[in-house]
Amino acid sequence: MPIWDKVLKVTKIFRLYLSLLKKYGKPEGFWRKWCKRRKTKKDKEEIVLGAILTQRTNWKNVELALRNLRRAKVLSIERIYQIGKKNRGLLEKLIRPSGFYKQKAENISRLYEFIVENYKSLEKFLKQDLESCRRQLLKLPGVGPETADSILLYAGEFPIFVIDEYTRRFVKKHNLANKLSYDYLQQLFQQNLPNDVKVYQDFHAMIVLEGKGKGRRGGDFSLL
DNA sequence: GTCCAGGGCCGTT
DNA sequence: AACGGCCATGGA
Repeated sequence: MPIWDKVLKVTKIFRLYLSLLKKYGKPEGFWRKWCKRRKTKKDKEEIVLGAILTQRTNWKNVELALRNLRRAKVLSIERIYQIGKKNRGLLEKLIRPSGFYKQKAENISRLYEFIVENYKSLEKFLKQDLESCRRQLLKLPGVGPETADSILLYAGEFPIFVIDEYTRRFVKKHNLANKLSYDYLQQLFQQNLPNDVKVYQDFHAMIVLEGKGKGRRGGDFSLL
């Protein structure tokens, strides 16, 4: 492609980011909002759980599931690991509101089993480099690119851009690309933004805010 | 009652 | 490679 096409695309995506930043100031993603409501600090283990629980599900339902887990005091990685092994039924019951609860209970158990048995703690697992973490996560059942990248960006604080349904709508709305495949869009965003965790986190959060319809009319994104 | 929500997997073409 | 069915709940 001619060099100016790329330059224009750079300015377009980056400009969209800047205009969203202007509109929202300090964006509040899922987790910041959740933590504020729960008055807790950002909890990496909860982020990992949320990444799986929110698959094809309303965030409200995920909150119900997380509340159940919290009430039952099974948020810690050790407890979930144990319960996944010894009392899968309880785990299923607690996360039931999030939907697809049998699959999700299985997938959460397998993920935690992997972490605990190979790395002992989430922190230690996330100490490795980005590519290595991502490759390992993608091997786990029920962890596709979006779930893996959510974990890596929000819990691991690695600079990797998350592509989800909201991002795709955003891309279509602003005619940023014709292809909508995961890898292509991820490259597109990453190549046109500074390689920065905060930028990726905030941009993604603001794309979701736009898509949720704050200030949206008739299914449009309203920018500027 | 119907529709939808921040995926991923597995089968079929 | 692309597409369809499937998993399941709670809220509008």
